[in-house]
Amino acid sequence: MELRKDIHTNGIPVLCVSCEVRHRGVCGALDPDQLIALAKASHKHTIKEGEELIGDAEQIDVYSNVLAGVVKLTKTLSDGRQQIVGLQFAPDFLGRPFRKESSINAEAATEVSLCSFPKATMDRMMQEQPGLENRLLQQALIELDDARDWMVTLGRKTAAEKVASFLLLIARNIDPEREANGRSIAFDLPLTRADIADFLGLTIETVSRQLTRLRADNVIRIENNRHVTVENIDRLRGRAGN
Amino acid sequence: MELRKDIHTNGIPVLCVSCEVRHRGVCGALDPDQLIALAKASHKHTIKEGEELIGDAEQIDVYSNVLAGVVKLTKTLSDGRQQIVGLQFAPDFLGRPFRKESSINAEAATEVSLCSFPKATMDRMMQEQPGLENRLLQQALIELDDARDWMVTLGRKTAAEKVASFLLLIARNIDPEREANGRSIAFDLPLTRADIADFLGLTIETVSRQLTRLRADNVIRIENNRHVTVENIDRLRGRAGN
DNA sequence: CGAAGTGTTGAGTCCGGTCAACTCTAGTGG
DNA sequence: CCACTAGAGTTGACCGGACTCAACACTTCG
Repeated sequence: MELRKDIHTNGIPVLCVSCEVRHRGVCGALDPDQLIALAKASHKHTIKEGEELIGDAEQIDVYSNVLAGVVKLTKTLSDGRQQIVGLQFAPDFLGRPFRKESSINAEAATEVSLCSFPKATMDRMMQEQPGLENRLLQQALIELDDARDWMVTLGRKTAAEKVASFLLLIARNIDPEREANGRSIAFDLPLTRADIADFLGLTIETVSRQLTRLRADNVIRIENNRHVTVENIDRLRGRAGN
Repeated sequence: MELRKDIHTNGIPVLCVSCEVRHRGVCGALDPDQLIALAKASHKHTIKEGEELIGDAEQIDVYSNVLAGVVKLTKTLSDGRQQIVGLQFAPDFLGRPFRKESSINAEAATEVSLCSFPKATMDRMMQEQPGLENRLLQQALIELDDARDWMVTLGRKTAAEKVASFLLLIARNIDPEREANGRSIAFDLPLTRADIADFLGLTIETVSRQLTRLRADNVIRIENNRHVTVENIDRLRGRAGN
């Protein structure tokens, strides 16, 4: 009786039962037994803004799920020039299967909440549960699509279009359900001006000027430097190029 | 006796037995039976330079392996600005699992030789052979790494560094085994100046000027516009940023 | 031969970078 | 409490690298 209850109503680990990303994240591909095994080796923790998660050329021994906050993935040239090559939001998976060490740097852009587990455990489960590999493939392909979209922004858009594209990207990820309607959207920028510049391949001065221009043209409002209200999404879309 | 021979010496389809990419490509994950089934539905064919393989927003009903030549993946903004977001060489896999339609355009940059097979057949095999999904995941992750590397080039490098990076990329892919030593390397550029510009986020004039400069500085030689000899790889590396 | 396509070169312009001054806020410590 | 500092962001003046526009060279093809 206890056994049955454990299995079919919920044999779901305490750690996971209240987890908001459980169904959408990679864990969604696991059956209850596997979830229990993984949860046993997992731990949730919080990282402060600016702290490094994975260093370039560092050994990777844990994978993580992003539960809340924003992680920035960066690459740096030898002379210090930096480029953000991706942003991870909940419920994204963080880690690089099939590789001992990372070629990128992962850093908390905001305060970040993570659920981490040993690489070895996950790698073992990948072999016995093809659904897991399937999820990872899906996420990798989405990240690839995103990266390629952003390559167009980096290579072919003007500074004004880049900043507009960035605001749209954030609006989309902060508030995924709301879409399309002309209503205004408000959010806090998860990145500093320096980060935005590194994401867009610009300088902080140029980012600042473009934001000022959008504000002057009544496309957005800005309070306290970080809080942005998009007055008219369609006007913003019109300035994003595409 | 015949059965045994079919299975373990070579039950390998005629189409595949001489295939140069069989082991390195996704087909390498298939067992003989599956290879036979896939080969039955496959056909090799050749595409002329400039021909389109997959259109943006078009239905994808075939996957392909690149056997020879170079395929360029492009994205275009509504006003015509274009960006090449990836180059595929042999034995890369061409196609986008889990999606009905493509968000990018694939076009033959040179004459391209392909081995194509129906999406449905491949998708079915993916479910019964996890190794196949594993291969696709590996390729997707490599493409993701490449895309992110290129984002740094697009966002943070100067025109001179971009052109040097491009030449190094081509040299690496044309002649994958040769590496590192200071010897000279010669190859034909698989792209026109216009393509190079679209890959680097520059104009054709800027690309031309930077190539002229590299030639004037004796880093490379150019014959017939397309044939490039890198006199000194290390000098070229020194100009690529990184 | 002319035409079309590809690539090079020059002259001038402009967008975004550089450098510098300034504002604003938050935090620290006497 | 205020003075001081440090960090983030804005704004202005100037500059330069890449773009634009244009002319020209070379090859291929009809």
